[in-house]
Amino acid sequence: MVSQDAKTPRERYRAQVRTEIKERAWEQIATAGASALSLNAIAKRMGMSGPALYRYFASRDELITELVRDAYRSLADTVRAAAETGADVRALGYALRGWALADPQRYFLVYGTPVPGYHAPDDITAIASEIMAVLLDACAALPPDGPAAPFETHLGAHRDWAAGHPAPPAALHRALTFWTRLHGTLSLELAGHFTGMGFDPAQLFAAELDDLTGPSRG
Amino acid sequence: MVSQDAKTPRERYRAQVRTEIKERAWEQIATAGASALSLNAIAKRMGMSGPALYRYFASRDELITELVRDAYRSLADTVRAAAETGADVRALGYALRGWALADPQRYFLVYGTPVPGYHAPDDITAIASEIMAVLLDACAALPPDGPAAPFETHLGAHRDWAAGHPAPPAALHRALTFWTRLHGTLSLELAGHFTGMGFDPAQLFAAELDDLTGPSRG
DNA sequence: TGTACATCAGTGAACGCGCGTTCACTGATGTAC
DNA sequence: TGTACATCAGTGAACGCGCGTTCACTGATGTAC
Repeated sequence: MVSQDAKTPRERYRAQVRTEIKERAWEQIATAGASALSLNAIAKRMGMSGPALYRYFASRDELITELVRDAYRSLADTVRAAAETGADVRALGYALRGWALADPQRYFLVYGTPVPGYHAPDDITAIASEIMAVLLDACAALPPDGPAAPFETHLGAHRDWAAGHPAPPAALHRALTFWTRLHGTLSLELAGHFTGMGFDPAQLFAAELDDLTGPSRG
Repeated sequence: MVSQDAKTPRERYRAQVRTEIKERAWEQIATAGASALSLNAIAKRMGMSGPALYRYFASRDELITELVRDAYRSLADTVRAAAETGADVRALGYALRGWALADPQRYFLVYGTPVPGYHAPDDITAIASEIMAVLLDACAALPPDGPAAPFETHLGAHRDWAAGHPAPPAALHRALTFWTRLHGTLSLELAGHFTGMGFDPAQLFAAELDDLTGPSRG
């Protein structure tokens, strides 16, 4: 099998080193947060001198952007994989939770405190849309619910984010609340705001998912 | 009127300078995020030399902790004031939203990405409990809702955070979901994740509040 | 298979920077008699 | 009201540090004939 983008040994080596740089970067972020990420520290950990990294990333900002991109990509893949095996909204929820718990700092790089002035490049926002599309598909497949909330009228008229998607306003609403509610419990849990409160965050998450998908409603 | 803690001119001056330091600190946080906060930069903006600030704060960390404390205090006061004038959960929701929108970075200092390894001092977590207590009061006053979710059984047995509060499990549940859902929409909105989507975040927030307090439920 | 050349990964020195923090000191403000 | 002293706010120099980034260079790897 001849691949079109067959890699020369040098290309393979480059890809490998780039990967290792990112791995060390994630370790550093997990330890001290994204704002403490330092190229020199990464290089030191890899046994290289600082300037060497400039062969692989043009600047610290480019590295961080790449990490953000990878994080989005990873979430999109996770969510898509879950949708393909079950197509159930519930499964999407647990996939999201699993992804978040696996690496809280990666989660925060996507959904945490924004850096004032930073704007993600277009290809990253495209991945975000991709995630919403998967969510919309799953919500459109859900059986209809109670009476339409007034907010759904508004959504029907302001659906830029679902342009081209056939889902009805009720599904848009569901997708949005799915997103915001799960994010609400997850981010508070990951930030440690539940510690010491006594209850099990997993059960709160499950309760939100239940409320979102059925039992107490349908 | 003779106050017990009458301030000498020097004490008043000190308090004044401390306040200005914090004001400049907030400006800086709003501009570049909390991780970029620098004592030297604050001093420069005040027309002082860097070391002068050490008369007022023992270290950069102490200043940040104080800002976090003030943020919590401010939220607790806001929420309490709302509870005292209306005692309505809905009013609490809007008070929270108003507080968050007034200064997003202050909101993120409380609810945003945690710094790995940082632990808030006890008096700050005490303020957090105070906020939850106000919320619990308001939720306990709400009329009973649909059938008890299974999660409420769990909550009835794990209510450390509501120790000493007479609210029934259903009220605990409501307080928790109030907190997580509003935080979900708010933090996504403030982080800019809704920009370009087309709909009005205020209406989504209102819809969540509606769902939480009645119309489509009661 | 061997030689000549081009590519490119990585080094080490250097740049300027701003940071938190310490220290010995000056000068103004307040206190006691 | 005036003098002697203590308190304390703020300064300027200095410390060591680690950062991002540039540059000229070395040496290894790959390519062409």
